[in-house]
Amino acid sequence: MNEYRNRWIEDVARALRLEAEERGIEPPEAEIVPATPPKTELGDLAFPMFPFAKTFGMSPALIAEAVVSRLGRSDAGEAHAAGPYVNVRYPRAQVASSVLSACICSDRAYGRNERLAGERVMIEYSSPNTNKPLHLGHLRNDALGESVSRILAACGAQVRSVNLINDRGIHICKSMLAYQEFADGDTPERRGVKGDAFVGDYYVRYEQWAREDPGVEERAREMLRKWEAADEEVVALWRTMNDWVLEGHAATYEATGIRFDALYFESETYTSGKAEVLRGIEEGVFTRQADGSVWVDLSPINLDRKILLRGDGTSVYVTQDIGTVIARYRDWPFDRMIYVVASEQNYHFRVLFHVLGLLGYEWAGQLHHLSYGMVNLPDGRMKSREGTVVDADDLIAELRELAVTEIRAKDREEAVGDVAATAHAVAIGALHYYLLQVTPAKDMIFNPKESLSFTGNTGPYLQYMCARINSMLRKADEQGVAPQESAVQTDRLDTEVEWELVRLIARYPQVVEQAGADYSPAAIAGFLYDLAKTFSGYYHDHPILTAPEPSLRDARLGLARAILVVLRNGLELLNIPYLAIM
RNA sequence: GCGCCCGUAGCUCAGCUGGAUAGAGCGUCGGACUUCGAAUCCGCAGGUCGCAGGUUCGAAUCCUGCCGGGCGUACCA
Repeated sequence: MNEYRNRWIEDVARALRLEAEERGIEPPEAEIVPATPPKTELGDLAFPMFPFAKTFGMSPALIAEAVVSRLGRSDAGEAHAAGPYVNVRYPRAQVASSVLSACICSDRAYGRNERLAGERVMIEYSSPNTNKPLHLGHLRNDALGESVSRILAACGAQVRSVNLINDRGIHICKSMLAYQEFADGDTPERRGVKGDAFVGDYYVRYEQWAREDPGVEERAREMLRKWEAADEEVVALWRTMNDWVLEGHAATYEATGIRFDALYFESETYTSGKAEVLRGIEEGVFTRQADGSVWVDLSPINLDRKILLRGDGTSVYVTQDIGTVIARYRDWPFDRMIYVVASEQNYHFRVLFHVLGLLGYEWAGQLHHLSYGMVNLPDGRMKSREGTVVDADDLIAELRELAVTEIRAKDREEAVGDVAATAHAVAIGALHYYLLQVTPAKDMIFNPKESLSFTGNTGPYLQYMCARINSMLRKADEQGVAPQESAVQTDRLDTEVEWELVRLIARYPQVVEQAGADYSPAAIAGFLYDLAKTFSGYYHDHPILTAPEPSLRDARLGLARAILVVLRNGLELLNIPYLAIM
C-alpha cells in the first residue's frame, strides 16, 4: 500500500506544479504530506490544500478541484475533491488481494521488517535483588523488556537480552542475618514455599527486628565486610540463600514467559569499573579530592558533580555500571544497548552515559535508558513497610483462579481440555496487556479489580478473538469448505468495514516498525485492540461460515484468516499467549 | 531552589509526530443468545484536552510562562 501512497504523493506534487506553471506562479514550496481521512468512505489518503491557498491566491477547495481535474484516475486508484481536501481512493479489490496474500503467505513472518537488519542490540531488564520475590514493579519491567526485545528482533535486529542480578550488598546481608538468627536451619522445601518468598520473609523479619534493636544494623554491615573478605561461612550461607531466590525468580520468569540470553551477577562485577575511573584521573577527565575520593564534573550536562570512588577507594553504583557495560561490550560488541529501568533512575543514566563518553567510548552515544513510570496503587505508592507491595506470584495466582472460575462459569471445561494451562494463559494475557497498554514513560495506576477483569479492552479480549476465528477456520476445515488462497475473490469484500479491516492488516508492518523505533509495545497493543474490535463488530453483522454464497464465504474466510495471522503475530510481540481455544 | 517526566469523560488509558465532528474500556442506564462460542455486539449519557499567551490557513499535538502532581538532585543500589 506504500507504493500507492508514494505514487500519489508524486502525482499530487506534479499536479500542483503544473497548475502553478500554467498560472505563472512560483511552484509551491510546502511539503506534501498526506493524512488519513477520518472515515473510509472519504478515501484512503487525504491531501489538505490549505498550505497552497496563499501562493495560489485561491481557496483550498478550488485548488483541490483543479488538482483533481489534472489527476483523474489511474490503476493506483482515483482522486476526488472533498472540500479543501484531495482525497484518494485506492482500487480496493486489487489492494485487498495483494494485502491478504502477502499476509497469509508470510504467515508467522508477516509484520517483520529489515529496519534494524545486521544491528546488534543488547537489552537489560528485570535486574532483581536476591533478597525477596518479584513484585508488580518487576512485572512491568519484565513485560516491557521482553516485549521490546521481541519487537526489535521483529525489526531484524540481533537481540541479546541480559539480566543483571543484584546479588550482593547490605540488603542481601539483612535477610541472611535474620535467617541466621531466627531460622534454625529451616529451608524452603521443608516449609513448602518458593525460595524467593522464603528469603523475602526473612528480609521482612529483619526490618522488624532492626526497628526493635538498632544494633542489628551494625551486625549487617559486619556481615557485608565478612562477605567481601570471602569469609567461608558467610559466603556459604549467601550462596545457599541466593540459590533459593534465583530458583524462585526463575519459576516466575518461566510462568510469565520472560527469557534472557545471559545472566550477569553483580557479585562478579562490582569491583570492575574502578580501574576505568583511575584511568580517567590520568586522562584528566576526573579529579581526586584531598580525602582521596574521585569526582566527575557534570556541569557540561547541566548537573552538579558526582562521586565515582569513595575516599576509601570503594566503588559506588555508577562505578559498577561503568565496569559492567564495558565488560559486556567486550563479551558481545553491540551497536546499541538498552537499559529498561524505572524513571527513578533517569539521573543515574544521564551520568553513566556522560561518564562513558568522557572515558572515550565511542559507543556511549548508542546507550539508551528505556525509562518507564512507576506502578502505583489506587491509594498511592506501593510501600513495603506497609505491606502494600503486590507480589508477582500472588497476583498471577489470583488471575489464574479467576480465569478458572470464568471457564467453569461458561461451561467450557470440556472444550478447553487443559483447564489449568488455559487459565494460566488467560491470566498472563490479562497481566501483560494491562501493563503494556500504557505508554512506558507514564506512571500508571494498577487497579487490582480492573486488572482482574477479562472483558473490554483487555488481553483476554484479544485472545478471545483469536479463539473465535480459529473456531471458524476449524469448522470450515471440517466441512471441507476451507478456501484455497488463490481462489479468494477479493472483490466480494465490498463493504466499508471489510475495507477497513484490509487497511488495518496492511498497516500492521508499519506499526511494528514504529513500535521498534519508539520502544513502544503500547503502540502494538492499541493497534491490536483496534483490529480485534473492528473484526468483532464485523463478524457479528456479517456471517462468515454461513455467508449466503460460497464465493462470499471464501472471501470472508480469507479475510478472517489474515486477521488471525496479524493478531497472533502481534500477541507474540507482546508476550501474550495465543490460544486456539479458550 | 535546580533538573527530568506527567496533567485529555466520574475512573483507567488512546490520539497515527500540525489537519475534517477529540476516541476506547470500565462504571450508570437501555437493548441483542432456537442464528459461525454472549470472555461478544449495539445504543444513550458523559469534554473550557490544567490555565494563559504565542507560532500557524489550522494546535490535544510545537514554543513560552504560570498552576497542580510525580521522580530525582546521597560517599544507597
